Amino acid sequence: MTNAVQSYHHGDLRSALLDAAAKRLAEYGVDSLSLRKLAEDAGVSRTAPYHHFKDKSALLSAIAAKGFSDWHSTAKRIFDQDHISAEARFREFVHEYIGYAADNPEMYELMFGRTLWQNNAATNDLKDVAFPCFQFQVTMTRYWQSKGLLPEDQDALRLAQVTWGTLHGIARLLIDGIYADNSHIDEMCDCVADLFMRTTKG
Amino acid sequence: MTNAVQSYHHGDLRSALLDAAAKRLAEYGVDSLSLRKLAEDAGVSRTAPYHHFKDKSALLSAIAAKGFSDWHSTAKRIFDQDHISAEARFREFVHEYIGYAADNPEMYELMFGRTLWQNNAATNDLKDVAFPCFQFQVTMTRYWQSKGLLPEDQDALRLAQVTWGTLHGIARLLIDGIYADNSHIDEMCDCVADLFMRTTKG
DNA sequence: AAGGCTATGTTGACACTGTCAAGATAAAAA
DNA sequence: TTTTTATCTTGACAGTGTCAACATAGCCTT
Repeated sequence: MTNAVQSYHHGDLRSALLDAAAKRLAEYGVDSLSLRKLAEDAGVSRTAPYHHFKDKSALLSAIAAKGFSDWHSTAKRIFDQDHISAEARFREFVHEYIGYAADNPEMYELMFGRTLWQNNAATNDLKDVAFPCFQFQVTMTRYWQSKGLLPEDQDALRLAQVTWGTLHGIARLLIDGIYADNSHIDEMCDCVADLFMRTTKG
Repeated sequence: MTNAVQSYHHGDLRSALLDAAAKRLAEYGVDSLSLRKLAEDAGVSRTAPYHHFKDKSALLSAIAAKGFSDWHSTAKRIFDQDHISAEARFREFVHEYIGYAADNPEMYELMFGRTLWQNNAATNDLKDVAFPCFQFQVTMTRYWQSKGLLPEDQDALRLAQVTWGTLHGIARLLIDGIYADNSHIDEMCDCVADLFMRTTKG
């Protein structure tokens, strides 16, 4: 399975730790993610990770950063499709957002949860990846406003906060298993899209 | 400050623990809430709390339960005002919900966060208080639909999930300090109310 | 090639956590 | 008064993040 020859230096410990972390994250969740277990996964001593990450938050930030960059790509891919209508893309975006959260609950929790964002635990590296992702939400909102899908008389920033807040809230209700369950995701997404977009119709 | 005479039996340790917990919760947050510190606050040994709460989750559940019952009262008070219009009450509800979250971020986090709800950590006692609170959201949604404030062609349950999800999401973005900050709360609330209620106008 | 610098890995230790087991005390019940 | 029960105690264990001090090996310069 692992290298038969165990050399003193691991070679690529940083990547190995991130891989192990991603696996444990998806399987057991953020809360039961310990540096010591990750070190053991990588076949290395408890404090070895500290030569690659300042502390636990730095490691978590690194994982979250990958999540953000992945999601940003997805969002751009959806948004940049020019062969389907703006409305169809809005719908798709809603479904993809909630779908991503539902399919990767622990990653979503890490990316948007309090663990990293509450006490400035987020690395600058993470912020550099996350903020453009947040900004993109505003960009899209402006576009949807210009297409008449969202009301134009509302401040774009405020509206972006509200639309994103909506998706975020539903995602969290699903993930945390409060009140809503995963069996009606598509219908909930359609309901959201209807509600927002019907605003400017009729 | 505390009793001059320290008797072997505390007398009302359960209440003392809950009080201490509420204080620490508001001041330092859920994450830095340890049973041992609470025991010390109450002037009692580390394991004394276990005679009043099965485990840490049970204690947290008890605090959250009080939060739910408080919030349920507030919600009912707002909803039951018959001297102002349904629309005004809807607006007030939005402001109060976000306001409650912003004013009691750590309590909100405990009530609606993953700590209790994720791995069935919530006590049955808590569920008994929380579920009616969730249900009330549906009741209100139905009422607002009947008043034409929210679209009637949407399934009430789904719509309740969406409206609540929206408030929940905005609350969380504010609390976690992601993207939105507390300086424009009222404007955001008005934006939400406008967006939802304009749906059925025009 | 030899020596030294630096990146990377190691063990030991500390303070902190939740929780169990076993014993001590006092109040309530018999 | 005796016995039971509720409550509180100390001791212990496994687990956590993190620091300090030390070990190894690869690279860089001479």
